[in-house]
Amino acid sequence: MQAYSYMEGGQLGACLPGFLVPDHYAFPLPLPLQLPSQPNKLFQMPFDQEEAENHGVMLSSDHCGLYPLPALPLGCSGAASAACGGKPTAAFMSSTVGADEVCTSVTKGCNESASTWWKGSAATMAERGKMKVRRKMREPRFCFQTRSDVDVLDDGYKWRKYGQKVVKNSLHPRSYFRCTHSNCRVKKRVERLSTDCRMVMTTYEGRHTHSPCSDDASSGDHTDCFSSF
DNA sequence: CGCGTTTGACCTGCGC
DNA sequence: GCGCAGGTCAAACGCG
Repeated sequence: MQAYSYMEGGQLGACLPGFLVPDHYAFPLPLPLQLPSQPNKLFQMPFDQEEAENHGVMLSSDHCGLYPLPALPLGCSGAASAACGGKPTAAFMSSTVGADEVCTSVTKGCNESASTWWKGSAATMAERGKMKVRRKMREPRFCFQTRSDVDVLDDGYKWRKYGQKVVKNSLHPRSYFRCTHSNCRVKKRVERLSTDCRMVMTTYEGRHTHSPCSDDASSGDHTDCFSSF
């Protein structure tokens, strides 16, 4: 495990205390975020942990997105390795912990309902028969909590809602969004925590194949921040 | 009319 | 095998 954040030019770097991601995990950071408390201020890496807390943003290492997902495509490892300056990175899977074991412990720690988050994800009707195959080709995920009155944060991308579901043990429904950009299959889930209705947990799944600018010119110039995605 | 949201139905995997 | 729960689809609907 290693602390990562964005470096200039969209590179991942090991400079954010408390923001733990595995060495090989090239998560699709949707940042910069537009802070609900300061709509005109973009929240960009590298984060200042204290500032983040002041704005009610919590990057939670308790959440599965900040942990590696087992059996990620090998490309993820390579991408992250390159992002780290090409240095060799430690293999995430220890020899004593199997992929499934990691998955179970992580997802349960994140959210009980997340244990089957991948079911059917990104699968078309035709693809569903290949679910067991797809199961091992999980998209990288990244999730965080934000204290906000609004459910959907403006992250510079354009999203289309495709579903909403009431989840067990939660007072608030979970919303499902998909990136509207063609050939971009990034999805995100948004739900309020039942333990604290002011907290919104956003989970991104997959990697954008485009910059946010191409979707929404009004979001400002974020090209540099997303160049690696 | 086009695009986005809503919502009930459906599918799938997991646990018992 | 069955029921449950999460995730997705798609028709209906609303809005600009």
